[in-house]
Amino acid sequence: MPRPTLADVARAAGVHPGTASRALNPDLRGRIAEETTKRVREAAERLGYVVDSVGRSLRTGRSRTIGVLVPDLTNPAFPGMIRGIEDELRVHDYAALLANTDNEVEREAELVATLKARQCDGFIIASAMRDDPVVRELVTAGDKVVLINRLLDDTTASAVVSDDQSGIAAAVHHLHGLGHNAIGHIAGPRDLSITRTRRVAYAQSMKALGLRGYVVLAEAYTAPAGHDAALRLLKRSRVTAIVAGNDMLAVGCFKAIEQLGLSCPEDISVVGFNDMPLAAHLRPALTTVRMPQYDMGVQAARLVMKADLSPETVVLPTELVVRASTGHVE
Amino acid sequence: MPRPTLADVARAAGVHPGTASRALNPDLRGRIAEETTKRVREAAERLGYVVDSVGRSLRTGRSRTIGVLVPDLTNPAFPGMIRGIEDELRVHDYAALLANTDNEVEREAELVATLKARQCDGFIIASAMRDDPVVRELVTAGDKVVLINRLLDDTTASAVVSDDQSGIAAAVHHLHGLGHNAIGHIAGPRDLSITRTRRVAYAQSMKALGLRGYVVLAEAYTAPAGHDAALRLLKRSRVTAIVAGNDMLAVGCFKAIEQLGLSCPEDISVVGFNDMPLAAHLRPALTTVRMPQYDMGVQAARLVMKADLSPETVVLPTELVVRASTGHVE
DNA sequence: TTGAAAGCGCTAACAC
DNA sequence: GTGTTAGCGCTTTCAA
Repeated sequence: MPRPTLADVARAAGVHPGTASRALNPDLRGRIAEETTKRVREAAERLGYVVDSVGRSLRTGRSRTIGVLVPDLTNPAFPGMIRGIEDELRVHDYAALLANTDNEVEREAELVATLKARQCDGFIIASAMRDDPVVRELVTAGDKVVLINRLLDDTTASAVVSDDQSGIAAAVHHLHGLGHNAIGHIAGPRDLSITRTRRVAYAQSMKALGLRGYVVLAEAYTAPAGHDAALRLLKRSRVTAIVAGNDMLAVGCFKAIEQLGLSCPEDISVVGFNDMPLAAHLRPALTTVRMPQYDMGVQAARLVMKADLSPETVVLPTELVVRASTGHVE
Repeated sequence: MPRPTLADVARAAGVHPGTASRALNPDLRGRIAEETTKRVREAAERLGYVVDSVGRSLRTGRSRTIGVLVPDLTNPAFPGMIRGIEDELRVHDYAALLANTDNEVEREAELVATLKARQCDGFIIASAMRDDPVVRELVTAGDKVVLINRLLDDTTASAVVSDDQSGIAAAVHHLHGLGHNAIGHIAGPRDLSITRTRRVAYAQSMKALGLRGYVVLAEAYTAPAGHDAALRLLKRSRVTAIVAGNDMLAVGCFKAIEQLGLSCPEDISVVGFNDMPLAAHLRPALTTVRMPQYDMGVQAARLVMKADLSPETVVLPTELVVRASTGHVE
């Protein structure tokens, strides 16, 4: 036998389908006779009835589905956030449709189109650039959009970010406290908001300490790009410490340091950003700024489920996690 | 103005909605007048029409949506597979609904129920145990189920797995070729099929070489569990090499080796399994059996989209990737 | 408090 | 080759 429909339940309970629908709707508790509700509930239970959300969506125009766009799920920064998103959505009977953009705007646009076709009630986007045409279009079309780990230059969309400013400041002060004065920074690609936030925070922290900064740009937030950037930084300057734009860049630093016959933390200290799952298991264990990935996901989910559209930015605290990749300057 | 419907397009093109539907359906190419097709296509383009998949699903009874269940997205073994799944699904206009089970059967059952409510056309499950009641129920209910990186004891469901047998054999032979005779194995939890496959492969390979085996069980496929198991193994036996059940267990081995004042690979060689993203960046870089995660995802997606239900098992080749964590016995 | 009926957007069976 | 019609499962307005 196929899945029972509401009509089946209604028949079994001896009521009209409309009544059955109401009896199963918790919001209408009190407006339906106790006795009827009970009969319907029992019939539903007995038949193993589960509401067909396709029929419901067609009728209500809402799907309880959120489109989630990440650049690349393989990047260790994202799984934590997605878990947070998914767990929180599910509590409210929402589901997540996942898609990878590979940081390609065209692909992102295409994905958004197919997600819209699926009547997503909103979007959580972790792949937005500082000026993202796709996001802009969604916002002007009146769709619910929440950015995560990203901001737009004009803050027209809601967003959840970590307090990178404080995180970077903590990293710089930590290094300075260990006796480092020549501290470099490896920044990520320019078109991402986190790159700018972190670089500015680095520059300000250095300035506040009366120190000169050394900044090198990496082409992507990946280990190879970090490796390349670290080689440039170490050849060009005499830094004794590096604040990497994220953990993957820090991994690239480790490689560069080794390749130059130096060692970490004896010769060069390194601080990462994110506290990705394996950060504690690297050698040396990576000192890094922890971003509350799971909580960011939870908050993003809450924002996207909220009724009103007024843009709102949530900033969650970061925390410096000191491990073995930073040490006293020799 | 709200999103245009098919009726809007039909009106704009001066045809009946039914005709518009056919004109936009690529399968009916040739059965519709060239001229009509063109007019409808243009109107759709002009209005920015995108099919409403909710309406379509309700009518066709299929949603072009696949439920994807993983134990925990945070585990680095899964993102690669999920990318493969998602990419392949999207080529065929399917989408993936993602959910984490945390290896809890109850949660898994609950998730399956809500995914069924959303009319998923099929399920890809990476969290199944060797004897999984939830999977069994899906199969008997006639739902399309494909397991990935898992098998049932009775092979009543389709599955995509890697050739762990060959992979483990390659690992053992590699170690033996380096002069190791005392080779231990850290196996994962008993209720997963991969645990058994790998342990049996290990035992057979050792036996074929005339060597005695040393097996220790880890409570989970995690670094702490690997750490604990490695300590037990190293205290109980005089092994000079360890074949870990997966990369996370190998990471735990590293920690245990260090803790005992030994070093890898000088004192103890370690081989992992999976070749997770950061395996090459660990110190020492991890020698491991590469599992074709992305391809496994692709194959799983293809199987789940196939029309017929007859269970089918796809085995993809593994490859030993030799890095720095294995060396000649001293 | 419940029944009746309409209709969300789409496609497929049938008629011409 | 195209128009017509019905109906997928659900919720909600309107009546009673």
